[in-house]
Amino acid sequence: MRKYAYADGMDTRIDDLLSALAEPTRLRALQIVWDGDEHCVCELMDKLGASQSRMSRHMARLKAAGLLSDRRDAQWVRYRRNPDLPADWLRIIETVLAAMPAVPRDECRKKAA
Amino acid sequence: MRKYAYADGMDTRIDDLLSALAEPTRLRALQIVWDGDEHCVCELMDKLGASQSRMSRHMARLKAAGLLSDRRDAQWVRYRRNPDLPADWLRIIETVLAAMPAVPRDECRKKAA
DNA sequence: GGCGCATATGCGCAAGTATGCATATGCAGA
DNA sequence: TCTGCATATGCATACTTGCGCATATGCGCC
Repeated sequence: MRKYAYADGMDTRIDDLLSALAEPTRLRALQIVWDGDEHCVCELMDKLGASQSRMSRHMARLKAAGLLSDRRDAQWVRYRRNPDLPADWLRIIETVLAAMPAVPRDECRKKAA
Repeated sequence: MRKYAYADGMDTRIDDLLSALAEPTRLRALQIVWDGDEHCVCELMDKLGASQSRMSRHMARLKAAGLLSDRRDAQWVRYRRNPDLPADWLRIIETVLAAMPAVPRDECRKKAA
C-alpha cells in the first residue's frame, strides 16, 4: 500500500541499508569487518565490549541486510564483508565509514571514550 | 537539548544522521529539498502523498537532525537544506541521494512558490 | 557419550518510532 | 474580529528495536 510509487523498490532498500547502519555498535563492527578479513563474534564482542547475545544479534542484522557473509569454522562463525555488494551500497558504506574515527590500534582494550 | 554539535567525527552523531535518513518518506523529502530551493510542507505532502501531520513531523525530524533549516513565510513554513553541514555529513547525504532514483519530473511543480 | 567453548535464539521488557485524529497556533485578508 | 489556510502538537495506539537472561544448538576434544 505504497503511496509514493517508485518504479522499482530501490528506495525501500536504501532505507533498509541505512537502518542497518544506524546503530553505533553495528557501525563499529562493520568498520572492523570492512578490512576484508574474517572476524568471529567473540573477537568483536571483546573489541566492542558487547555481550554475546547482543553482538550475535547485531551481526545477524548486518548479515540479514546483506552486508556480511558468514562461514562456520569449527566452533566459530567467521563474518566478513559481502564481496558482492552493489556499487551504490558500497559507496554509501564507505562514505559512512570514512566519516568515522579510525579503528583504534589495539581496540582489544575496552572502556575508554 | 543539543541538536547537531558535530565537532569531530563522533560515530554517535553519524548514527543519528543515519537514523534520520532511514525512512523512505524522509529520504524522498530530503531528495526534493536537496535542490537548494525552499519547500513548504504542503508541497511535500502533495508530492509524497503524506498526511499533514505525518509530513510535518518528518520535516521536524530532519530539521532536528540538523539537515534542514526552516523559515516562516506568511502562512507557510519554508524548509530548505542546511547550508552549513559538515563535509562528511554532506558526503554521506549526497552519496545516499545519488543511490536513489531521481525525482520524477512531474513532481517538480510547486504550488505556492 | 560427555564436557566445554562459540554462537544463536526464545522470551519478556523498556524505550523509541510512526501515525491518525483532533486541536491549537500563526498568519493574512475581508 | 471573524474566517480560512498552513503548520505544529498533544494524545492514544500499534509497531519496532535493543537488550539481558536463560537456554538451545553446533562443534571439537577427551
